[in-house]
Amino acid sequence: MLVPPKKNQYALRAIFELAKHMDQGPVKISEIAAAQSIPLRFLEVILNQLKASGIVDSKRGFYGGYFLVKPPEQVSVGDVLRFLNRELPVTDCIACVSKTSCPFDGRCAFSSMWIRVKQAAFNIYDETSFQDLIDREQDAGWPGEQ
Amino acid sequence: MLVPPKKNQYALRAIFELAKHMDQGPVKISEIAAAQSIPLRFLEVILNQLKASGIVDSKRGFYGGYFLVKPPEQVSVGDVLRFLNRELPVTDCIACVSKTSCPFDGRCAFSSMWIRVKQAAFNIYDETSFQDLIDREQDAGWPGEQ
DNA sequence: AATATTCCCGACTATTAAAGTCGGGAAAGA
DNA sequence: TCTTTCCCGACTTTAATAGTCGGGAATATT
Repeated sequence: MLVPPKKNQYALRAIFELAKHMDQGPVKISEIAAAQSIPLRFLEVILNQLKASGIVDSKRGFYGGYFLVKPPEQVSVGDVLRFLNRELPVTDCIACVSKTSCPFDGRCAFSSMWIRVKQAAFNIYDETSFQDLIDREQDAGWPGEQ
Repeated sequence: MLVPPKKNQYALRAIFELAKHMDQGPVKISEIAAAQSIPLRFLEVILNQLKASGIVDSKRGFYGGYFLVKPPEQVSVGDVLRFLNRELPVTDCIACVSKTSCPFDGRCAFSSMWIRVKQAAFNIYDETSFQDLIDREQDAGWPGEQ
């Protein structure tokens, strides 16, 4: 209930994988998919969308693939999640899940709580860079198939 | 993406409504549904489930309805959300959305971040009692159809 | 030029969880 | 005994997400 849907997870894991290969030339979708257990054809769609965010870019052809535009310490989880879940029209109530508008015009007793939760979450997302994630993986000493 | 699904929202709003009528005898489902714009038949299901939590109880018959077991200051949003979204088997990765288990056995670089986000959210949920919500609504001076 | 390899694009299908409905039964009081 | 209410289980619908597919467009190799 609090966790991003799979597409978001895949996107983050894919970018994480790119971050690990920074400055080693483009990484093929197929490599990313294998390393991060992501369905290949689906990953194609996701990465392609992400290009519009300016976070990643790609190159076609033989030595083609995807790569990070900025260094991993300058890209945060928040950047990615914000892009993939960019705000719906402002008329919609944050507290209400669907795109239908709030029956109380967003003026229910809960709204301030939802806002605070959202902010708390994005505080964490924003202060987590992909370099941080790489560091954490190394600290923990998990294998991480190179 | 960060906000509880509709069922959770309905549950919270229903309990909020009960809190507003504390010590005024049972409140009928139909009244709650009307006051909070919740589909009646669906609300039946939800409230019925909530009885198992010990937060609400009900009485049948002519003067029947639902009521809060404990005073509104002793019931938090966290209590409700925790009950409705009670943990899946521990083997599952918190970071992974579906019930399928994590491809990394929960040992991915992201897991500590997800945990922190979840905790941050529940800190807020836990410290928000239904009495707080009632107070907030009054402070804001919104009509709130009695 | 021809070929292999890769990303690209749009449309399509499948799957699943959530949302919502329904009919009839059981308590409770009038 | 009658009405009102909650109760229960099964069912249907909907919508979002997840995932697939065929073929086209760069890019580099030979």
